[in-house]
Amino acid sequence: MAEFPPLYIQNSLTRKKELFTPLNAPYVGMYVCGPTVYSNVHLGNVRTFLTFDVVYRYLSFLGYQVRYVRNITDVGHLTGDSDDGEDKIGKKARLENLEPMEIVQKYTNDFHDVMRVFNMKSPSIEPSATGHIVEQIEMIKAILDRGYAYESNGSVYFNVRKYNEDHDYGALSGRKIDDLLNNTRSLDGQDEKNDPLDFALWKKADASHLMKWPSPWSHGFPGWHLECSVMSTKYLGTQFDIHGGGMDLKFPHHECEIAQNTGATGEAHSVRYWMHGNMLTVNGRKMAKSEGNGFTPEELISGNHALLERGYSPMTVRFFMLQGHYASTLDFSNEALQAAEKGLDRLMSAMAALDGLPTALDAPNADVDTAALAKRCSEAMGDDFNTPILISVLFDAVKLVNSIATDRIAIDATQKTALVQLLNGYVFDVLGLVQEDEASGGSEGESGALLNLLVELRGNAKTNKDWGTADAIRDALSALGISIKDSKEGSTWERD
RNA sequence: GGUCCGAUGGCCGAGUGGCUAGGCUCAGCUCUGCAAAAGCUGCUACAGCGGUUCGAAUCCGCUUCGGACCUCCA
Repeated sequence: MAEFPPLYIQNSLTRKKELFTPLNAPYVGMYVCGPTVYSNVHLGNVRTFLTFDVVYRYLSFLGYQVRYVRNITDVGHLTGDSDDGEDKIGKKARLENLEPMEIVQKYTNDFHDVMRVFNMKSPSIEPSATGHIVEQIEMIKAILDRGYAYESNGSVYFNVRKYNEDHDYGALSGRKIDDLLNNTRSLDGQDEKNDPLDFALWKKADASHLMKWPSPWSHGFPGWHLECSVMSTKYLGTQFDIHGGGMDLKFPHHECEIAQNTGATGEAHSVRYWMHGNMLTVNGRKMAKSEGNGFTPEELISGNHALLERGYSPMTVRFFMLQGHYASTLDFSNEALQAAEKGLDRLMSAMAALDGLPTALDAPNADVDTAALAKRCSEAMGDDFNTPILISVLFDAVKLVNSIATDRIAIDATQKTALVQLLNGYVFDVLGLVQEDEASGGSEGESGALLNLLVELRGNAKTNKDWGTADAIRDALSALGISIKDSKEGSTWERD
């Protein structure tokens, strides 16, 4: 079996950084809580999916065979504080005057579009809650059989207190059941529950409810927490490697998930590594729909939003987010975006220059140590996916590339191959960045050919010391968003 | 109110008990017809106050400020 470089993951459950040892290497099972498809995703959501996109990419890069499951929540997510809130999908369907599944489809499509724009890899399996009603009913039965749930008026609730006698409810979020009780607000419509801590596994639907299914208890719908327990178990087994999600899902969602899994099987914690991505903030506050400070990727790209000075490309945003560690909050600002944009440009220019780097025939340059660079990259990612450190190493490589490109440093062909492979691997495969402007110096196509011609004409003018013509061409191109870079070898052009 | 987390240079952001990432910005230099690009150099920060230590931004305590969760949330 292949040897994998050491990878340490900060485990939310144990609160420790642990060496990653998959249950069944080289196979890895990873589950990430996906979106509730009742409205457009905002940038904060994107950050979480980006975090796990990089986890997925890096594990794959290392050679693991990853089964990445990310669900679509299309039922069971209630609005408001109490369990009597309206189903989010159903509510939206009423508002938009659409069939619930039209809502689901509409926002699922939107979600997929966004994922594609940010170059997120598709999960291996993307199951939906409504596609697993049968399995959810089966799990409820299992939990009932073990005595950790009870039926009340056609609904089924998880008995948290009973469960806590045998297991540890609150282990993940660090909560104590008594603290929770003391600090739980008194909510309306809790009378069906024996205890305010209990949460719904199955809810009986009233007559107006659009989405409902038959069950042994009532025509109704499953509780929100249940789907993730069911689908992760179905596709990854009762024990699997990584479970991810946003920080704000830790409690109650993930806590309930653990309770359901444990309650249904009797086996203790089914997930080996819990990972939680931190929030994207705006002016220090969490970006959230309820705060009204969120914006959609479309608004971000177009710049059409009060918070945005102008638009930013998807890769700029991706790079911006990767410059912070996933477990830290990241504050959004126009200044930071613009800085990221320039940094990305620098990185990508070097990437574009990579193939054309000159090589010397001499013996390898002892000052160029690609192996050391590779080691630093792998150590950075191996330290809980520390992309900021990785990027800092990549910028060291950028400096090296630029020095080679300008003949300050010479390398041989073997070194070049290693460097190209290293950078392509980390920049494109691991970080998932892409060159956004396909066209640049030397590219094919009519406009590319015309630009090359102009650059050549300008070169001739320069040779003849006809600065007026040379500068006129440069200025005209600049006005069109094309900049020219001069060097000893000649000039190249690049779209801004 | 309870639980937890954070406070880093002009900005964004990593980070280890001692060797002080990186990006952006700014200044100077090299290169260059000029500019851009690129390279080099400089700008030495860790909220405040105590403590532990030979030595702390990094460990402990207190204070101040901010945030998250406790209710739907990525």
